[in-house]
Amino acid sequence: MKTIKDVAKLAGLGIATVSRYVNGKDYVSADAKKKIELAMKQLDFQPNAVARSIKIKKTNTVALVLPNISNPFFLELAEAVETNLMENGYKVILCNTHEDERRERDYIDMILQNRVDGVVSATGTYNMAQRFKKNGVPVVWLDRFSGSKCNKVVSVTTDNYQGTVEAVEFLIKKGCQKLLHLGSNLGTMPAVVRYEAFRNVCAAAGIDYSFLVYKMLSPAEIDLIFEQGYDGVFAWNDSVAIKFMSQCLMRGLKIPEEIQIIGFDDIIFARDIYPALTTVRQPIAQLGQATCQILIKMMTEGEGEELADIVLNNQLVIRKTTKE
Amino acid sequence: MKTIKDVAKLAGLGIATVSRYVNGKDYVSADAKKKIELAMKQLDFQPNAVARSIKIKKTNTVALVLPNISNPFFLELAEAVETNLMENGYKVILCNTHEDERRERDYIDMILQNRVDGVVSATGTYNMAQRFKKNGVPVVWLDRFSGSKCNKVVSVTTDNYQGTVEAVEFLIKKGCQKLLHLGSNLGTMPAVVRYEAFRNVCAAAGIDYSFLVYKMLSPAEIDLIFEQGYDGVFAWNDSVAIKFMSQCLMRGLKIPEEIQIIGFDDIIFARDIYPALTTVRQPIAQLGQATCQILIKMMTEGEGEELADIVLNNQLVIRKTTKE
DNA sequence: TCCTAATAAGGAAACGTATCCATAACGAGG
DNA sequence: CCTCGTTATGGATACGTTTCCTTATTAGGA
Repeated sequence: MKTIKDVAKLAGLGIATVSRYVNGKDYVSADAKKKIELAMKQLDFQPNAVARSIKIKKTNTVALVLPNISNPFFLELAEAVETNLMENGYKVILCNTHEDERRERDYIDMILQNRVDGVVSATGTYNMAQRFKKNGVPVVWLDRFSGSKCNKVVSVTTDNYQGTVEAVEFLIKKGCQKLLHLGSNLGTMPAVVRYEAFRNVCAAAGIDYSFLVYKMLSPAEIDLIFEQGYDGVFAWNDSVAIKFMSQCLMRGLKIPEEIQIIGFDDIIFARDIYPALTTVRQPIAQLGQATCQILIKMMTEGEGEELADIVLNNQLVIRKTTKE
Repeated sequence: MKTIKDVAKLAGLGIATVSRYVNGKDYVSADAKKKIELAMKQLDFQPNAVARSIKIKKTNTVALVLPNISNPFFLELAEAVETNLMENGYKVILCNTHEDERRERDYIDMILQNRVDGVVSATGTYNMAQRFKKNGVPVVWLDRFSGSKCNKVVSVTTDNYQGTVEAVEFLIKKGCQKLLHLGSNLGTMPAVVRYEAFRNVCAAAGIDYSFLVYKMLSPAEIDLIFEQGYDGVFAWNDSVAIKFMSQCLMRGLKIPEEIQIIGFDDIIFARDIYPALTTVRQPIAQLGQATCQILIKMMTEGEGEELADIVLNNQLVIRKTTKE
């Protein structure tokens, strides 16, 4: 591929002049401009971003690390973040840890070695946080981390407590007497908070409730659920809600007449399935935007130690898996 | 961040020796090894991949360009490709064109400027193909492109014709008399091929058939569909199939008794909804693997002009939206 | 004992760029 | 006529590596 030297030679000018033109700084005469433009077009010259990075000590790259993108929620988040960053001149390198520790370690090394300007992470290991901090890499934690709880970091999350409260209270208001929370293994912050909120609301209302980790259930155990006579289910995300709906319908249960269901996230399919899923919508676009805004500020204005901890509100989207 | 110079100084050795140790080439004495290891640990030294790239003229980076990742199929594909490449020491930078031309052009420049080692693209503009070829960047076209049809490129696709034939013939075998193809706007290769196959099978069987672009339909037009008395629908992807199922169920139509539906892709939700969707499964994992295998070969062994055009078979997965 | 090959280590050049600095032309103001 | 600020340009250095080449030490075979 052509270099700035080739352009300079063809244009009959010095390297420095071409460099100045490309970067739009300092003085370049109209005459020189024309010559350079011509030469560049002729050679299809693309300035080497790698060489540039090493000189200016800035890569215009951010690493986006996600636990797993097969979760539609993270996918949409990834999309929002990528779009936002791209529009601000950053490229994003994708790190999908599969929630695997070895992979995560590999990614951390890779990220450090590539002198990324910043990272957006939705999977908050303590180890990771430390290594980035030690090396002065700005990072904003997305969704999974609460700054207040875990050292000093900047994070943007969603108000999981509030969202869950709204959902569970809605179920109760609609007449549910016996509630089930289909949760995750409580390994992450949002999972814990949602469970806590669920418990508190149920307890406050004097409602009978249980908790189960859906994905660890055998078919026999799933059968057992239906013998308990739950009339309301709060699922910790839409995927689980959809799977569970399927089980209900298979058994001829009527939704929402006999059992009401609320999910979390509001992924695309929530409104496309039948019956359309009532769910707690996380404001993904704003989540992505806020994240990028802060990160860009951190990357450009140096580390203004203004530890932010942005929390956005969730919104209950009422559809057809709950009663009118 | 620390440099190789710092390590050399602390270890009391020369830069060259440290470099050799880091790269595991040439002779380094056991004694020197120990000193270097110690120094590296002490400084938390991470070799600067950017500087390295500029010297060895290899970035170990590939660009993954996708039309839109909100489509679950592309997402799963992205995941497969990313995992595969990461395990081979490549990092992937994500390019989501949103099917937008301006964005695509921006990405092309960015990709060229960053001296990517290769690109995997699922959105095949002719312009893009040309620019990459002109600059000698190896690219494998994924799913959207057929090498044989469009210049000389290497591509890995799925046998859309065969998959569609199986699906439509199955519908006919199960008694459908009047078929509808819910297609896309025919802007891409697979869409065209699937429509063609659909038409051919229907015509050969003497079956009544129609074609509609689902996402352009108004509610009134959707109502109209249900007055036509279709008893079989072949959707061009699972998302559309799921949306349409929802419409059927809303109107009290029984699936599969009154109307049978087959989708395409076999995304995760296909088996999680009710009734579980009969669909044509694209072998995503193999698609990803084949793609990476070829690309890596092209990137390492130079451009062995062995234009490959790999076509993988699709498989009809029979579930509950078609009759027993 | 001498020569050669293997082992070990470092100096210096190069990768492609940005930028500091020096140089030069030139018009204006004194 | 001298000085100064503005405009314009290019040479040289530096960024952090890899690698070529040179030099030194050691071991082994003749």
